[in-house]
Amino acid sequence: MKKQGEDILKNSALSVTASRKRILDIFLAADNALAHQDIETKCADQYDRVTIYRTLQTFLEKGIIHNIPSTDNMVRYALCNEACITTGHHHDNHVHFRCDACGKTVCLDDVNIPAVNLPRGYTMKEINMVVNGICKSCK
Amino acid sequence: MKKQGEDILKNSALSVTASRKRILDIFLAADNALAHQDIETKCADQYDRVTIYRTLQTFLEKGIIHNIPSTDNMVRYALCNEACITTGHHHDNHVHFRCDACGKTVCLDDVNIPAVNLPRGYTMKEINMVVNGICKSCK
DNA sequence: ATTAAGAATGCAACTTTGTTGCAAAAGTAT
DNA sequence: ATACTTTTGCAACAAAGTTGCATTCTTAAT
Repeated sequence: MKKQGEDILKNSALSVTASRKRILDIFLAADNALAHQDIETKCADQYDRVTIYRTLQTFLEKGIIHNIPSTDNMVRYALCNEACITTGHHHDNHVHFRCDACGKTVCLDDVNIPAVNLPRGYTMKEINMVVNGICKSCK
Repeated sequence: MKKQGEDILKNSALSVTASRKRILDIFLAADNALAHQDIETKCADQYDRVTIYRTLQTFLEKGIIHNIPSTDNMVRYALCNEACITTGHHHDNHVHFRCDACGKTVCLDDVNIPAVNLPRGYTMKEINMVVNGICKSCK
């Protein structure tokens, strides 16, 4: 349905603006995680670079998207699943996969991060797991 | 012993230069992972910014250090353990921990990354795990 | 439907971060 | 000590990210 992006914004108590809808649409249409740069490439002609920075920041804070760590100074973002968006809390305990061939980073929603035992005195708040390798499309 | 850094360079077939020794010393003295910026702060007056970039790159390639992904666009580096350095291959299957209080990122050398089952068609080459929370010093 | 208040955007200027080519300097092996 | 190779510093850039402020758009209340 066409209103999906708009609904997400309303659920997060954000005002509905053209740039936010557009950026959400880009995420909804993407099959992989996107870096700031990817989004800029798709809509820098329509919206200012600064707006994109601020929009991503806002989406992060509202829990609409989550970010995926990387070793290449290119933090990537992906839509959170329904639960995250509706509750406003992150439940991102899935594994992320980066393909060395096509370069795409995807959420493996069905693969949960296994439990880890931290040494005494450490408290866990968040956990991130990124696997590199070859994805099923490139294999 | 004072020659430790020099030995590491020789083992990796790198020429021994003042800047490399200095940067290695910084790592050897550090109890946590360092970002490029941290190193620059410690020795930008002595060595050029470009040299630091290139040195870190070289150390990475030679397996002297490994990098730790992050969501803040600040890739951090830490010394590899003996095994990595001597074999030249990475065996970084330990978990990394980032403390939300002191901001330090450390290697939990004794905590191995648990196995994960990837969906059919995916091949794993590398795996990274970063846990956020409160470290034992801040607790 | 209009309007007032608040929020988001675009622009400009700037800071920081990372890259490249090349000449000078330092390290290595003979 | 010398010739050869590697590394460094410099300069010039390119790219990425930030901030303040005036303008425009949204929203909610009349």
